Amino acid sequence: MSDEARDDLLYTHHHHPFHEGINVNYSFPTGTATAVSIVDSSSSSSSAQNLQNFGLPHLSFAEFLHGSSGNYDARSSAVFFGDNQASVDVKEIVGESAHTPNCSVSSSSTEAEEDSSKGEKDKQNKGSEYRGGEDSKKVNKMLKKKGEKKQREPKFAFMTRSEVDHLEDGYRWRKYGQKAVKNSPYPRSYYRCTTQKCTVKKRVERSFQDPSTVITTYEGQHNHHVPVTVRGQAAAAGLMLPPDSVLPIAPPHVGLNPHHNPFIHMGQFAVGGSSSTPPVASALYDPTPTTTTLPIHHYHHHQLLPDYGLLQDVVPSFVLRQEPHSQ
DNA sequence: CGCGTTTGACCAGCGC
DNA sequence: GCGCTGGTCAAACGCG
Repeated sequence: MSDEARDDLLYTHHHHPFHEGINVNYSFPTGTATAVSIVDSSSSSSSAQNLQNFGLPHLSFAEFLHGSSGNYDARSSAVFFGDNQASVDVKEIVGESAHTPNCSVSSSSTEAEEDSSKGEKDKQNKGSEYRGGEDSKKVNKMLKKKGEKKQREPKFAFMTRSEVDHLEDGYRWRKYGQKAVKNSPYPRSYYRCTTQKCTVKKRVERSFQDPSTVITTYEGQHNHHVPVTVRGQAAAAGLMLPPDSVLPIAPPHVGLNPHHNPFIHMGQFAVGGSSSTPPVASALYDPTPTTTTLPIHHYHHHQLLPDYGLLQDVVPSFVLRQEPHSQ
């Protein structure tokens, strides 16, 4: 599906992804988080189990994020952000690079792959440019053609209620583009991880249906630790955390793996402006009080954010079915 | 000076 | 083939 067609889907249909995924709602002091995990069907059973684990009442929100319940796969990790209102929708996309599903892939999934593969071409050809690499020029960009379809990077999208567009996640990002989005008054911003040889990208845009909501889509996996010692926001964010929280806590891999994110590890979520703007202390989410969890089947439509537009852009067809209501 | 942002231009893919 | 749209590039610029 073309981007346009995708947008048409986004904005004209009322497809509700929550009908197809497993939903987990979390209530915590400042709001509610709704997570939707969309996983490869070939591993659906284990992932379902993992999500079930997340639904256990004894798990804190941070633990939910941490995915510390044993067999939870790194690909199924989620990063949450929040502000004082802390309402987060999460949709996770597992790409074929991590797992090649046997099941049929919907058009939306296929197109998401094409989109990212297009980006991959640039990654390979141009990735070194802005980081001071050789002088590969525009011509080079043209060399890669359609035949070289690259594996799709894992995509991961979530929605956050926030006044700030660009949410701090501990990594350093360089903005490389901004585009007006069809049917939306709000532009979409494109960021790349500034770490050398890290190809992770993310897109950030504000929901036009709910301007208080920011939609963030990550693509790819970090191949490095959270740059906690670099100047800028990471270092500044580190100042807000207890000393031990800024230590790298896991090997580099997954860009969105909360294991690797000190903010998440601490259950804190920094919401900042641009990458050059230190996060605001008041925007931190304090997880310590009465973080509670709800059963996995228990979700409230009124808590859901109205716009799943961008999310659909990365929706694969291989999804888990929602747990049946038991009450 | 290094790094990040801005922004117009360019390209690919798609539908018509 | 043309137009539209999303995604990316890269020069110019800003900031600390």
